[in-house]
Amino acid sequence: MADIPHSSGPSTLMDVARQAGVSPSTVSRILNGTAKVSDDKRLAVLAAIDKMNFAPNQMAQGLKKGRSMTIGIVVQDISSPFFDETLRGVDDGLKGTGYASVIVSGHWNAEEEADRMRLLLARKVDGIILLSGRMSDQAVLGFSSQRPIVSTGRALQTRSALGFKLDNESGAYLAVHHLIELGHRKIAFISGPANNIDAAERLAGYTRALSEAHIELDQNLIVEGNYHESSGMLAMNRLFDTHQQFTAVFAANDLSAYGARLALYRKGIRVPDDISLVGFDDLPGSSYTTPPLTTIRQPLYDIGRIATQALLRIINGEEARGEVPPLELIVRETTRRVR
Amino acid sequence: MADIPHSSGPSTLMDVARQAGVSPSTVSRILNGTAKVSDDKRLAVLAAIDKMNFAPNQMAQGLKKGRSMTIGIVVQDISSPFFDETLRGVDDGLKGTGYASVIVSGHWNAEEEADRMRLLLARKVDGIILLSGRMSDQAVLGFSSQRPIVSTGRALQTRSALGFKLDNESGAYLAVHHLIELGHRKIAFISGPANNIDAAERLAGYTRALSEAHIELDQNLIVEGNYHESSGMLAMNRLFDTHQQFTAVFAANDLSAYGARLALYRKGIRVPDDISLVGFDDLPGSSYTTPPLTTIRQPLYDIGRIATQALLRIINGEEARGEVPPLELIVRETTRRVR
DNA sequence: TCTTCCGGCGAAAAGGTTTTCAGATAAGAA
DNA sequence: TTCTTATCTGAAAACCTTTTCGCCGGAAGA
Repeated sequence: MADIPHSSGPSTLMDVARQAGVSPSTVSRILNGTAKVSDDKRLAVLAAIDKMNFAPNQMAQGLKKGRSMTIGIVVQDISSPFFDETLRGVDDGLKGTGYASVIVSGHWNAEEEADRMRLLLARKVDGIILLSGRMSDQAVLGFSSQRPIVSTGRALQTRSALGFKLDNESGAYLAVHHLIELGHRKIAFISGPANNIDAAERLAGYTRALSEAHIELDQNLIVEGNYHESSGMLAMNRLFDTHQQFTAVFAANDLSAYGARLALYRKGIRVPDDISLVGFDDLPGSSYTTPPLTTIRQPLYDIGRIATQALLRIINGEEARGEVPPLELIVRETTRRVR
Repeated sequence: MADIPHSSGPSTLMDVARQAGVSPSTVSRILNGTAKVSDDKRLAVLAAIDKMNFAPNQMAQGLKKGRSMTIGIVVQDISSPFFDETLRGVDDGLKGTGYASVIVSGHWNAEEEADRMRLLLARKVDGIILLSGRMSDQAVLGFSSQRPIVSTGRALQTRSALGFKLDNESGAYLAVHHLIELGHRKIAFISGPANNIDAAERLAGYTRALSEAHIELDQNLIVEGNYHESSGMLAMNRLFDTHQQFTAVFAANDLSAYGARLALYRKGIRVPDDISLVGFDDLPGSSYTTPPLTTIRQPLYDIGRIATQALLRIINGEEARGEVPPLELIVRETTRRVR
């Protein structure tokens, strides 16, 4: 049998078959364990595969099997620690499954988001994980007729769509309740963007905690941010400029808490001695701020992992389910009893 | 012409052809602009595409064209701000090109890295961007015979492989020189992992700056870290435990500077009043630490964008080239003149 | 010894595109 | 009118697998 020069491009299954003196079918069977093959042929094929270091062409496999072994992830901002932590969970959830992921960003824009979804669908991803989408539930359901979708931040449950919803309201309640227990009664709130549903829920938690403690809601203590560091800083400065009195600040996410912290530092106000500060998210960096930030822990990593596992289950025709751990108050060093 | 029920699965180019009463070839030609087609057929086809909202199956296209319109990115840690910033650059570089990216993580492990590369290759990515790889240049060159590779952190230049190398040595020099100019002479160094080439180069920059200023190198002031926050904190504590005297600290990356900062805070040592601190990277968060961190700016975003553009150029058969902006000292508020 | 059955294996079709090749039609030249 | 030539279009092959179908030979049963 003549040696085939394996120098011209990557080798194909046909090449292997020829080299081993068997039919392509047999090679395929060995690769996939689809049927019994005699030992001598198996050995010959294995040797050929090794010699030519053949790896099956995934595009051809995908085309034939109707499975791309790829899932799509829609994030909103690829370089935000918020999404990264979740992506890490996804990555771990995918480990050992043979699946890879294509990550695209919707940039907090429903239009662009839908566009990216279509792009993923054209790529024949086997399923999609949508993180903090801005699309309507309707739209998601529409897409889910093509491929299964798992989304965070919505309550959904159909055969091919599943949503995980965190209880933002009680998370915020937890945060504010903690401050109240420490004796704070003048508590400022740096909110998220008004058009954001999570933000609205966190505001609701804030007001509930106050009203339960019979503290009157002071609209002047609420200032809108946009979840970024800079807006936390701006919000803080607005509070000072309008001469508000308060002993604690609750920021709707950790990033804006960071910004608020900096504004405080600039004014020479000590945290937590003069003012207490609570965030929301518990980003990886929040245990290393100065001082470490008291915050509400979102199980970001778990969300990623659980969403992935749920999606894989749906893809495999099993029932869509999955439960994420609840939000949790993490007390670090930015809060203390009011004096 | 009978209406084709477009309810059974996604529609194919064949379906469109049938619906429009033309051959598949014609549809393909219209889609790709490969040849002139009469206006009436074009209109009919366009209408059919619209009606069935057809999108070409990318796996079939890829199989046929030998181009997957996908590039692979190998990072080391998907949830590190260091890589995220670069990924954002990649994302922007890919924008509007029709390319998507599959991101995999090597977890700082040459073995796993090579494994991921093979995985990407089996997926027929059209090229690979390797960020901070641990693999030998040899190995990279080997892989580059299959697909073009652009890598950071190495000096490479072949027809199908390109490396970008930042001048870590002079970056570190800049940092230490800055401290020396401020009058510091006892400067501690929290290094990166010893087996890391970047880390070694930064150490070299540190020693050069000292020797130029005729400051004797004190091995006790150098303590090894691993680029993580925790190691910065540990390193700092080691320095205290062994009763070292110093007025400034240079951390080999921002993350370990954060850790060092926290250790300082715990000891009640003020930054920069008592001790100055310089980092390396300029992560997005570094302008919002307390106080904002003086650091060496790596053009992370630009690296991502430029690497992407270079890769695309190689893929298109053009010459491999690209230049990244130099490292730069960013003076913020963690350094001050020694008193 | 003759059926029956089964395990192992190859031939060929299929999956959805692109592309080559050649056919058909129309337009232009002689 | 007839022969070129240029244009547009369809048929079919190709990309690389997987999978169905059926063939062949040997083992088991009668």
